[in-house]
Amino acid sequence: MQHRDAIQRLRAQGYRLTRQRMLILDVIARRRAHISADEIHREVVQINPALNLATVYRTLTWLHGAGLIRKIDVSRDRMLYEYAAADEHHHLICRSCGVEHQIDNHVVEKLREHILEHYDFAADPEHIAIFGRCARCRNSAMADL
Amino acid sequence: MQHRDAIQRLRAQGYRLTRQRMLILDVIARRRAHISADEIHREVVQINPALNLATVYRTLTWLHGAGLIRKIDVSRDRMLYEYAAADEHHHLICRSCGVEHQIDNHVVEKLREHILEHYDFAADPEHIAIFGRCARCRNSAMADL
DNA sequence: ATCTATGCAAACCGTTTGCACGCTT
DNA sequence: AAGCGTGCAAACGGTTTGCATAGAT
Repeated sequence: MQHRDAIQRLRAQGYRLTRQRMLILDVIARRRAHISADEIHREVVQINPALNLATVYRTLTWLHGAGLIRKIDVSRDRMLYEYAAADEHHHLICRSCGVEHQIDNHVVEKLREHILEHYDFAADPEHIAIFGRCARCRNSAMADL
Repeated sequence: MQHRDAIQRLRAQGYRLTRQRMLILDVIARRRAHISADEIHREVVQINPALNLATVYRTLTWLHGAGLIRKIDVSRDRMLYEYAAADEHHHLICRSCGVEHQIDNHVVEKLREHILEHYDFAADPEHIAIFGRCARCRNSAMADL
């Protein structure tokens, strides 16, 4: 539970260590992939039924500010979050079957280098999601479109 | 006004040619860069004050389905649209000064090739927006963060 | 005791939808 | 005349916020 240490560190900075915050970070850290605020809430409520969705959002803002989690805008309809301890990576999401693959940073790093070199623009190294079609779906005759 | 021809073609397919639709497409086509639904509405209302925002949205859906405009999700808080006649390109958006540069497709094409080669995943060639910091802001001592 | 964090409910903002009417075909 | 498209207003879904209270320090 190394993330609890991180929270302890934050406490030293004047922030308060609450059950809600611990619980929420636990849920995020336990997850391997990313998770939405609503999913976090649904999980967390099983342990603390009173825990409010607004608290989830406020805690997410706080954790993100503290660098403990990453914010990912995979889709425009909901924000996703993931524990920051994992290696930096990006996502390939198949729009046919929804499967997600992780791609390591250096692939995207090449794009960033290219952009810096040719456009003198320093792209954020942020977590990005790329939509497309996985090999299985492309090979499958079933998959329409 | 070549886009009017396109609408005429659609009319042949049973769709109706209305003042609202012409007006909305005109506004989008006149714009060089992308434009939001709300901005379209604000412009269009100056000519037809009764034109409703809901109509703008419905027309945007229709135009996009017909391939006359592109939909761009630059940011999660609002969708952007742009006339489809322009060359396919992507955007670099400076998060300090907000300036936008266009980058041509082949830069992103490299990333797509890389992903296909290494991950056997066919990324959508969709319009993407990359956030970061432009040269001017990086060089400026003023710009914080 | 102090003051931050929480629960609750309402507000927000972009977008969508149901319905009756108007306008294109 | 037939029926798609529009205006209006209300609904929607994710996220944010104001306020009084609970709880960590």
